[in-house]
Amino acid sequence: MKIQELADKTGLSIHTIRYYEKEGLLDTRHVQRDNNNYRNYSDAALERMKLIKKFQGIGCSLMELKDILKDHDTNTRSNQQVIEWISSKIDEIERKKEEYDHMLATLNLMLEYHIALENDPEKAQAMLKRMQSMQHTE
Amino acid sequence: MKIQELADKTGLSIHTIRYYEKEGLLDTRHVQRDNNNYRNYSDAALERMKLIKKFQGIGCSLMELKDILKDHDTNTRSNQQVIEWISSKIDEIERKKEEYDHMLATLNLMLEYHIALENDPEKAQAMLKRMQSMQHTE
DNA sequence: GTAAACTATAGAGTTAACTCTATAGCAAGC
DNA sequence: GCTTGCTATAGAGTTAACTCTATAGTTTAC
Repeated sequence: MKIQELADKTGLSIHTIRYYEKEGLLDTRHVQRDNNNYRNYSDAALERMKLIKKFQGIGCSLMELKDILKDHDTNTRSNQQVIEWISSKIDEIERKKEEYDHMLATLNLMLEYHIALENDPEKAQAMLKRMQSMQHTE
Repeated sequence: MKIQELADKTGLSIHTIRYYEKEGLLDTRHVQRDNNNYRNYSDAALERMKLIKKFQGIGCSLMELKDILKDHDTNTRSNQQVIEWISSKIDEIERKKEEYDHMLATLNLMLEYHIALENDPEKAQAMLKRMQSMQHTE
């Protein structure tokens, strides 16, 4: 498929797709050139783009992805090293999830407070006091 | 306290702290000037820095934080609007958490596969087949 | 056969969030 | 009082990840 089609299918811009190639995130299995020098993308390219988006969504940089994918493609690292990378990534995500849970708790408390402000001023007052006394203990 | 002390207590650089001020994330309750024009930070500044770091950790931009905090400070928005903002933020974080869960599942599968490669080649082979048949169904 | 639409490259521009540099005014220790 | 270290400002530089522009070749539709 040509670049515009891939762009449509991935939701990325053609600029971004060419940028990813320039950054070394694609290889010959993903892009070839036609006689007219137009890029011709395989289905593997589509899969790779999806994978990149997914990993990017959880905070991986393109640099990191490039390393991992190159690795995945050429098997330069030992299986042990791959296992270690995956494990540390899992830890990282789990830490991040805990952060999110903490923020969720905070936001839910904030929400409860603002709803109380509307319906139950006394409760709101009580919550405010409770929150202030927490300020310096966390 | 002076800027270096705040930097030490927050883990931010003095450059970053001044940058935050320039970007409008602090006001007179956080910073005042001494006679010699040195900045003098209150404990509120410390709290604010912590808050910024927390929200930034879950993907809020400084711009967004500026809006929220300005809001929080001056009460320009109605309580209803604040409730809506908090609710949408909660939704956002919950979506993000699901993404993380999905990635965790993927990574755990990858881990299991690589461990099987070491100890149980047959299992690894079976997993590979299973994963390949999943490729085009998701 | 020509205009519109798509593709190519090289390289400049953008944005967020820092990060650093140069220059200069205070401050604290000895 | 001098050196060392902290503070100030203005503005330049950096990094990642795009995003866009200029210029030019190719394809497609009419």
